[in-house]
Amino acid sequence: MNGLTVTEAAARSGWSARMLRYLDEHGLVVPRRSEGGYRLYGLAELNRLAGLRDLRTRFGIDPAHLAFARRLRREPDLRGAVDAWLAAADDSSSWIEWEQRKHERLLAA
Amino acid sequence: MNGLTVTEAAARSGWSARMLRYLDEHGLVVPRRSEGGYRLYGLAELNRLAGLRDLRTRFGIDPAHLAFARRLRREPDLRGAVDAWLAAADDSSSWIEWEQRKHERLLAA
DNA sequence: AGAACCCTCACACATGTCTGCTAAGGTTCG
DNA sequence: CGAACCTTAGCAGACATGTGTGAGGGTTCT
Repeated sequence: MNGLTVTEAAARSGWSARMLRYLDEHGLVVPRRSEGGYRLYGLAELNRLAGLRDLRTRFGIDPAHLAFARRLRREPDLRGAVDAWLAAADDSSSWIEWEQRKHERLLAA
Repeated sequence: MNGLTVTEAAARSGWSARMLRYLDEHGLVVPRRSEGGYRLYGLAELNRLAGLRDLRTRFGIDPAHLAFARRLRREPDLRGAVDAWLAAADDSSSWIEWEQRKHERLLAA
């Protein structure tokens, strides 16, 4: 079959076989398949799994976060909207903000 | 007091007063306070709330996602690590990947 | 002062994510 | 063929997030 089966990959990566299937389902680490449908993990996949572990232990990132980060990469509209929102949030002293403050006085219920 | 109270802001923004408090707690939309501690929403906050609604209806983004996107902006280490991981994932045809494939043959259980 | 509103705290429940385990059945390889 | 492993599907439980509701008590404005 040429490649590690799910349990072997689990042993080497430190994840459970269950999680490997979960990560596959969610498109985070997708191994190729044998004729009969067995998952076959190669070096690339093992590296990705190790990377995932690292992200989790160092930053507390779970799969769901990664999936979202991937959306940010792949959907420019999303990325733009999110970035704009956050930028407006952070620069509480931007000129736009300042302009707005001017109007707040006119808003007194 | 000069500004909208939580219920007024809720009415104009389409969120519930409960959610406005929740968003405040989580630092997503933080209004200033009156002497007595009342939340006071101005134009800037109303805009942020509208933006949030928009993000949700258009992209299905909840507050938790925004909080994570904010982390990505503010923590360069995290951003770098995540980006690297995703990049390795997407370019399944990069030369690094290609190099790795060479070794996979040597890995046959 | 008093009506109407706000505050925080807390309980509660729905939904989603992660993870393990089991069941029924197919694959691999000696 | 048969042992050992794999597949998908589903239940289950732990934890986080989102949202409503109520209690007890303070604030605002007339």
